[in-house]
Amino acid sequence: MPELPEVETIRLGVQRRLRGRVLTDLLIHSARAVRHSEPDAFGALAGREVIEVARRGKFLWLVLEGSPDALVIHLGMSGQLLHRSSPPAAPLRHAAATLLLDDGAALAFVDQRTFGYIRTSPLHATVDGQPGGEGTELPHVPESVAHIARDPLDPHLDVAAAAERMGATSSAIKRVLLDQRYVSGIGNIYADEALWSVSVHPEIPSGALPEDVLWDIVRQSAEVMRAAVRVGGTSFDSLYVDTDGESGYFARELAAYGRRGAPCRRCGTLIEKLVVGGRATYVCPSCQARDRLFPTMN
DNA sequence: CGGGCCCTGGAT
DNA sequence: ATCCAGGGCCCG
Repeated sequence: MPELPEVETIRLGVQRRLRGRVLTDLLIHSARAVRHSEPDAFGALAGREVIEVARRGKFLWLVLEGSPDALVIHLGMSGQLLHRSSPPAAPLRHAAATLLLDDGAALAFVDQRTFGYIRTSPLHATVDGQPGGEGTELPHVPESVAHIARDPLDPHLDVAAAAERMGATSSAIKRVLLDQRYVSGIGNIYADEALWSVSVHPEIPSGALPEDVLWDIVRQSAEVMRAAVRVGGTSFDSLYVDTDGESGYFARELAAYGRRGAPCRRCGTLIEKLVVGGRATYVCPSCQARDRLFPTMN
């Protein structure tokens, strides 16, 4: 569920609450939530100070003092990280794990649909020598996140290289935007918003788009997601909330996603819904006409 | 490179 | 009862 703006909003909350605190214990409530880790993987983390709360795309990780392993958290479709000034007396519904802190507070990882997980992963050097992501100065990234590309809000994203790689595949541009190996952090909402923003039809083969358009798509993705971060992300329901349980306000600014039958904010044509790559997809059939760029295949 | 699957719960 | 949901990955 959460895409980059929602995960970044959560990261900021976790950073505010956890940075400089000692992780006194880590309680696992759901075996499925730790399915990517060895059973004893978490024991070595207790008693360590949280140095950094980092993010790349939709992946979060905690850097812990003296630990070669980061604590990686992916929220999947429905994960939440909820701060409590004291540990919940009764287990929260869908509780997957709880981090206990030396100030008596707790951070609960709750996940209804269970696609999210928490794991340990060794920190490795980044291939470009630059910081691993937002919220960290260290040129390290967890091994399990290393295959994820830098995201559009990352100053070290090589946009030219990303655009070039996007130009080398014939997959629909929307599928490419959802593929976290080209550029990360974009999910179903912000893919539609970015494509609406640059007036590109989601089913155009990525390689048929001029490289400057691919470049624009990446830059517009950054613009849309930056605007979403400013208002705390997109909440359609209570499934996305920040660490204080608060909703985000970007839903009211969406131009395409979820707006089937509503007038396009540019031209007034009614937004249509289609399916691309198995995902609900919203377009303005006028602004985003398939032949608008007179595409030629590479 | 497209399709299907992993889950639970709310809407229809 | 059936469909759908903001992610990611594995399979063929």
